[in-house]
This record gives sequence, C-alpha cells and structure tokens, in this order.
Amino acid sequence: MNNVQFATAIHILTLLATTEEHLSSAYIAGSININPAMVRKSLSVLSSHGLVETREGKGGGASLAKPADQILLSAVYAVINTAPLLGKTNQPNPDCLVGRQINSHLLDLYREADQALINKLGTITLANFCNRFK
Amino acid sequence: MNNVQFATAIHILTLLATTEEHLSSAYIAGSININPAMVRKSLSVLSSHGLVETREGKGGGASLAKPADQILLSAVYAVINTAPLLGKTNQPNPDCLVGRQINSHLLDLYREADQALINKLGTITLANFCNRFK
DNA sequence: AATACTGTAATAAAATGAATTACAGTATAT
DNA sequence: ATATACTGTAATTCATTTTATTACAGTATT
Repeated sequence: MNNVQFATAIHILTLLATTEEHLSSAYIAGSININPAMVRKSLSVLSSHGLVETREGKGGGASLAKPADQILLSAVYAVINTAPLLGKTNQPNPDCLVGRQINSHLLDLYREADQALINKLGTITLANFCNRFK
Repeated sequence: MNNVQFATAIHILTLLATTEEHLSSAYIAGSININPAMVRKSLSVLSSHGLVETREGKGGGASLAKPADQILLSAVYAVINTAPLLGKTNQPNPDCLVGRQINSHLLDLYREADQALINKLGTITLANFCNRFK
C-alpha cells in the first residue's frame, strides 16, 4: 500500500460529508490537487461498494450514499486495499524445510495483521474523522 | 509497504533461529530464492538495529543477536518499515478548508493505525512464529 | 441542440522495488 | 604471507507499480 489511494478516498469522503450538494470530480480534484480522472476512478470504487452515489449528466456529481456516522473507516480501507499490509512474499526454495512452509505461515501472520488494523479502523466513523476538523 | 522486505527479514530470522551455526548470505539466499546481495542488504538493516550479528571474513555469516523468544515481531516490523502502512498523502490545495487540514489529520490516523499493528505484532515473538513450523 | 457532467480505456511518465555485478575489505587456515 | 571464503556497499540495470494525462462515448439537464 505504498500509494495515495486511502488518502484520496478519505479526502473525497470528507468533502462529501461536509457538503450538502453533489460535488463534481473537477471540484474534488481541485481540492485534492490531482487529476479529475483519478477522482472519478476512486469514486468508481467507492460507488461500486455502496459508499457514495454518483449521478451522470449535467449537474451530476457525487454524494455520500449514507450518513457519515454510518461509514466506518474499516469499510473504506477494505474497499481501497487489496494486498496485505505487510507486503508480498518471496517464492522460496521448496527443497528447504523453512522455504517450503514459510509462505503459509507468513500469510497467516499477514491476515492477523490486517485484522488488527481493520479492528482499529472499525472504531472510527467518517463522522468521527470529520469532527477532528476545526 | 508493497514489497518483500518483511517476508525476507522474517525468513532470514527464522533460518537463524532454527540453526546453531553462522549462515552465509549465499546459503540464506538459496533458501529464500533471491540474490545474496539482497540478503546482505537486509542483514545490514537487521544488524544495525541489534537483531542479528554478522561476522566478516572466511567462515563468517550471520546469527541471531539474542534468543528468539526475546525478539518481538514488532521490533522486526519497526526496523523494516519506514513509511506509514496506510500509504502516502496527497499535496492538497491549501486554499480549501479541507485541503488545508487533511494531511495533519490523516497523519494522526496513520499513526493510530501503525500503532495498532505494532501492538498486535508485539504479542508475537520470533520463537512463537518458529513454533508454527512443523 | 447545447452544455456539463460521468465512466472508462489507452497511453505515457514517474517513482519504487529488485536483481545483478563488481570489488574493496576482512577474518581464517595453511 | 598467501589463498580462500566470506561481508559490506555502491553502481547499474531491469521490472513493476503508481500516477498523470488524454480522449471520447454516454447521459442528464436546460
């Protein structure tokens, strides 16, 4: 996860949570300072997982699909992140006793680690996060 | 952390924990199936943080710097990982109310997330991990 | 019909990660 | 002291991932 996707998603959701209107990808992109097409790509993921709603056509744009206090950051994370937090594994030598087993044990560990993070993020709602702004 | 460094470090430490002798980078590399220079690079980091000891010269190699039950996986993680788990931040528009503040709030959140993972990994020793092998 | 949007694909550019090569430095053994 | 078998590290290339950009068809509103 050496990328900017989580930051982008949270930024988008924060903007939507603090505005009544539908926001266009161009407007959002102006706030984040990235390309509108990147915003639309991110919105596409958030939308397909029921976190935001988008409207096509003139006057279209995005809005939250549910109240900010019903959006857990763990849900945002789950939508954004696919790969394990702790990274990838090697393709070790199967002729080695350790090499043969380690990936299965590493993946178990990776799962435990991911779960710990999800548990933490499950204690914070988008509304909580937005309340930190002054 | 979209890389293989944690897996490599754990693999190295597991090998060292399950062997009496000093292991050469070439031997370790054979088990992980990567280049010996990469192993030495990883060992260099582990060594500079007191997790392993290395010996130069003929018959040299690496060994654990302390017993496996005194090496917490959180320590390994701390040594390997520099960047926040949840990724990078954008460089948002400072003229936007949200844009101006979000990075500071995101970084707080990133710290909380990192801490949750460290807490989890702090409950597992290298010895625990090795015991999972049959 | 004009306008202002989204959705998405294709491509290019930039950043990051990994492999490889090379070689100076060092400890051991003969 | 010389040969040997290592480490440490830098430099380079190669591969992969991430981000930016462009383009344009499709859609809702006026």
